[in-house]
Amino acid sequence: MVGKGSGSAGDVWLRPPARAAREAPPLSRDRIVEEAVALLDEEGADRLTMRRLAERLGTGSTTLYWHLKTKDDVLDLALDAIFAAVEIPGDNGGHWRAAVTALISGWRAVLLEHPWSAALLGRPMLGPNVLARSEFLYATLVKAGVVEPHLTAAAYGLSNYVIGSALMQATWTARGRQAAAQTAREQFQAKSDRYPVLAAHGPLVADGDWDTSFTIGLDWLLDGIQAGTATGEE
Amino acid sequence: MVGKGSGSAGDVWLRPPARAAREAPPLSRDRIVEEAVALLDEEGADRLTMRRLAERLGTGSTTLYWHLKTKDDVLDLALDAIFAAVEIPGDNGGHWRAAVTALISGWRAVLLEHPWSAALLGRPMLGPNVLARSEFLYATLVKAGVVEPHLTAAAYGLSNYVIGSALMQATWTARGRQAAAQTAREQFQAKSDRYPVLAAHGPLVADGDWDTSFTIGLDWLLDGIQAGTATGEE
DNA sequence: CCGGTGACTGGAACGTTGGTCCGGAGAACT
DNA sequence: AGTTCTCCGGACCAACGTTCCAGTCACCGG
Repeated sequence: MVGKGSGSAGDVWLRPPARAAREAPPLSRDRIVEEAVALLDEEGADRLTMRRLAERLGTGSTTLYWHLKTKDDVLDLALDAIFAAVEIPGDNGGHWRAAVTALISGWRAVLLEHPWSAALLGRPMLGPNVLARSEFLYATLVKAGVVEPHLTAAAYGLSNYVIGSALMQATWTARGRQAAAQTAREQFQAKSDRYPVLAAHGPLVADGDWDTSFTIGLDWLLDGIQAGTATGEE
Repeated sequence: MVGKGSGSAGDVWLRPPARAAREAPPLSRDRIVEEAVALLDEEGADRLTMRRLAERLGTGSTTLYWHLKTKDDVLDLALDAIFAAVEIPGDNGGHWRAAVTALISGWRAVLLEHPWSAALLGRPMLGPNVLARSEFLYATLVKAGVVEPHLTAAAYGLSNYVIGSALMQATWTARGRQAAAQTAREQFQAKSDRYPVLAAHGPLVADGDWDTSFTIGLDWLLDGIQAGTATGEE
């Protein structure tokens, strides 16, 4: 038995390699967040553990607390990080409607690419990426001639709609949930006496109908916004 | 020292009172869920613990597992339970728009009365209360003459909109968050060079403007739905 | 070349959580 | 009286987020 008394300054072979000799770049907030996003993408929200995250980074779990205060920090940072992928449209020749559609669609795409994000939407989103895109949305609407109280209603309405849509879709298409959705659909058929309309026009759309429904609803909102502008033109 | 050897059949005084002689009604799923809702209302989602819940019910924590399989069950049941308070409108003389507005507004009111519910919206809602109200929504839209693909788009659009709205509002008005919202607003002013439009037309509405914005957006959606019906009349 | 300082790291440990095991008490039905 | 079913809870477990503190490294002024 190797004596425990040999202490931490024991054999060279047992000590970790010198810092400079390590392969991975040094730890940093960005690297932690990047790995957290990867971990969330691969394994889902409930598998994100400080220990697991640290293990993937090749460090001890407690080390993370030098760079971050709590696990919530990781989640907040990861949530904002993914929105960097939402392209901010350029000036489409003043076609505000196209610009807004592009932004909202991109927003939705990101949320669906990272389904774990849906469960995190209940926390304040004040990261730089989110704010920059909110800024663009507001600016585009203002330039289109939308004024209060329609301005706030439009910005919030669009955000709320995309958030709700992504949340709902992520809920029903999450890994391992398809089976549940199938079961649910069968339940409707079985209890068709109690839920006749649901059984007939089954919700829980099966395939890519999500996209169609989303686009239709988005256009309704945009129509309403457009009708409220001074000119009403595109 | 009272001998540990006296065993569980020791002094009467140490034994719990006979089951029939107890004050509280016997445990049941319904009673557990009811208490869970109360606990969530009073202390929020993160304070809901199986142990705390059991304590409030005057039982041991492990007992709960006789009536429920997991903690998720409690959450699912609690979430569905609160929707019993959403009144299903009667037949408003065929005014489908008034009926839908009433249902969606009631839905929103319940979500805001129980702010913890917003964080739970990411789970499948298949409880009887939710299904009954979905059934009513679908039926009302069908009767109004809405047909596919507008039917699914309308039902989902309305649901997603109300869910997103409640989630967002609950996020920013949660207990102890007002201070954060105030700080955020000041941040916009401070960084007004980076977020000029946000600083000017500050989002994060302060007061009851939530209601106004919600109603405007809801009307936009309803206008769009109405325009798609065969008759277009109310 | 040295000694110290501040940036980082991680093993051990704490308190709490969701959940299981199992031994039992009470009532109900033979 | 005995058996069975329903219900209860103490002891226990693995895992979690987080803190403590003893370190190790890179660098910097003498």
